[in-house]
Amino acid sequence: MSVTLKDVAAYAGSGVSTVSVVLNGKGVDNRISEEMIKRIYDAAEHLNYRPNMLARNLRRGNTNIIGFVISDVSNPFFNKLAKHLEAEALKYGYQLFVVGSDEKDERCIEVINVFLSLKMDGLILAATAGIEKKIKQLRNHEVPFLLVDRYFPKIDTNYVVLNNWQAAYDATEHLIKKGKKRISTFSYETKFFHMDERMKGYKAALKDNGIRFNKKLVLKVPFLDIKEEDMKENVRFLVEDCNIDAIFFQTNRTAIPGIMALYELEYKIPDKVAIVCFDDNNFFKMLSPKITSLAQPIEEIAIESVRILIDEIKNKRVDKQKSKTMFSSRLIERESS
Amino acid sequence: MSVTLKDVAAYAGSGVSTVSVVLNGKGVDNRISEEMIKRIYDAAEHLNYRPNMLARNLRRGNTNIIGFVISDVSNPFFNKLAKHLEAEALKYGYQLFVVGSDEKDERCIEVINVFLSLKMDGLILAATAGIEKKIKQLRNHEVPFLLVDRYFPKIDTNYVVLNNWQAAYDATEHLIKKGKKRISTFSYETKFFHMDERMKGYKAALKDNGIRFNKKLVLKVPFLDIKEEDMKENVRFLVEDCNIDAIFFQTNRTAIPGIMALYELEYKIPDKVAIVCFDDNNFFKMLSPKITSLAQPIEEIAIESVRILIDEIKNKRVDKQKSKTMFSSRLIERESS
DNA sequence: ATGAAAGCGCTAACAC
DNA sequence: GTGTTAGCGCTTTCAT
Repeated sequence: MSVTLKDVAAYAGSGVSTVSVVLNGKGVDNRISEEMIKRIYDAAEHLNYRPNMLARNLRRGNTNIIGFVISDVSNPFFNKLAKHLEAEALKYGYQLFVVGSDEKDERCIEVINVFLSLKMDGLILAATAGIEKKIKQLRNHEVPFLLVDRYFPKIDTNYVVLNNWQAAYDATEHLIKKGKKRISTFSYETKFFHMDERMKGYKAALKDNGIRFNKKLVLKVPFLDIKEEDMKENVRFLVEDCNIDAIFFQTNRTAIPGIMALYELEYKIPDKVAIVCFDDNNFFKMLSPKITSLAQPIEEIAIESVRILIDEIKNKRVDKQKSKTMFSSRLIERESS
Repeated sequence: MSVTLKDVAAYAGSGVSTVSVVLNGKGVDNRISEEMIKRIYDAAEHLNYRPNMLARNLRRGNTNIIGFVISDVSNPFFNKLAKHLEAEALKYGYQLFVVGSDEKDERCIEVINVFLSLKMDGLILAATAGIEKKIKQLRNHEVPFLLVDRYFPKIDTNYVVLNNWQAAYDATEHLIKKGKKRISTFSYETKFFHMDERMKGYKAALKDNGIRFNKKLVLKVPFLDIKEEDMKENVRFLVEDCNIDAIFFQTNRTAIPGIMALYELEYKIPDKVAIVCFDDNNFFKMLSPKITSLAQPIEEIAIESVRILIDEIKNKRVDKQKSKTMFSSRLIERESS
């Protein structure tokens, strides 16, 4: 096996504890002689010693690692979030370990358990829809954790999310102001609370502008497996049979096949059908026409998430008030609306 | 602190080792009485026992975790790769922990060290360009590891990469067959070996088709910070002053601002300037014209990477022959060429 | 100033 | 069949 403290001690001709103290930079504090300190550093370097973190963490009871359960690594929103979380965590001296749940409840729970068993100092969760029970249970554990993007309003936890209601309201009202009257919307078949909020924002904007909500214009597609064929048929149906003049895509993953369908069916954007999409994307400004979207302040979400989590890690208090933060999205008007 | 084996043993009225054996599913093998087994499971459940993996891994000397050092989580190629690696690792019963290096050498080395200290069973590295020394050193450690996408041909390691030479050759020849004669190419200012290969493939295709290589038509942009302004000026220069009729973008990250520049300068694609880009992208078929690209077999790369790594983890042999795999890309012809 | 020893939670060898 | 115990590599208290 690898080089241990004992090996270094033997080589330096000292006791293990002295080596431990010195290599942790507390040599001077503990009045270890300069000569001993040098001997130990030399020995460690010569033997290429690396501390075994399993042993250290076991002993110390902490790890300096934050676990991030990401719902889908290949989702642009979440991987941008991961990138910023990573950078932020690092600023506080924490490593961010990212593990994906592949949007599956069982897997999400398993990953949480793995992080728990590994005694991660804190957890950031981009949860799946059906793990309320696990989240509740997590509150009884001793781990600080925080929900990001997706949350469970009925459970008292830390969270950092978007004001989804307002975002959807803004998008819908924007379309109305552009003179659109028959505005359709695409969402998922899912139990996510934040998707309900988006739907409510859409309805509220219609109502406030004197447009009657029409259930037929709301389409929910499968959360995991969106088929291009179905999407095309959906769009065709909305335009031909329902006579819509705009679509508010509540997510990127519905928007992309949706726009593709509009292209193939050769409906003129925005004259025949105007479009607004949730979550901005690098490519939206490269499409023709350029796509209007709702951009989330991803970096701010990351900064705030890490700040709150680290705060809870440092000031361990069980009775601590949970932190609930909501950010606003920004509507980027382009040519599709 | 949390519930330990000792607590479970006390509650069940048994010894710790019996609990350990039973909870590891080896109760029947070790002829523990059915009654005892039940008592232990009940106790564990009642106390909500979770094994401490730090302790277990320390004792066992392995972790069942593979560490993946990803150069950039938000790079679509790499996060698709991460997703497939994750799925594959899981099939073998391994967790994949993803940590980003942000394309920085020091950070990449640090992450490797963290994984090493945590005694990860194996490492998959999407390395940064300047860590040859670390990779060499890694061979003296006892950890199985594998380089993916980026590799160091001079160092004898496992790797799974693309045949970059061939890919670039194909792309360039494709443009030539389309009647293009003054073909420019975009690459990075970087020491990556695989980028050299791409450049060589480009040159070889020119040569084989009787076109003289023109150094002026090769542009290298900064690896980390590609400015849209500069990109626009580069493209303008190539078209106006060098009279090019095609561009082979050697990476997505150069292609996207490059195409943007072509749009803004209103050069007709493919008539005035034809385009081929390395790495396919969901959006390429949505742009107008649709972009011709070189698609990498990401899933196969992931499958093979995990297979090779796990094989080395299972059959620990120091003298093992290193595995070197090269995949071919596929040219997807669309409208931009 | 430095070292010996206990113990973090677990597993596995060995008693009984 | 089941329990006792050594020890994985580290940190930390307590002697000296």
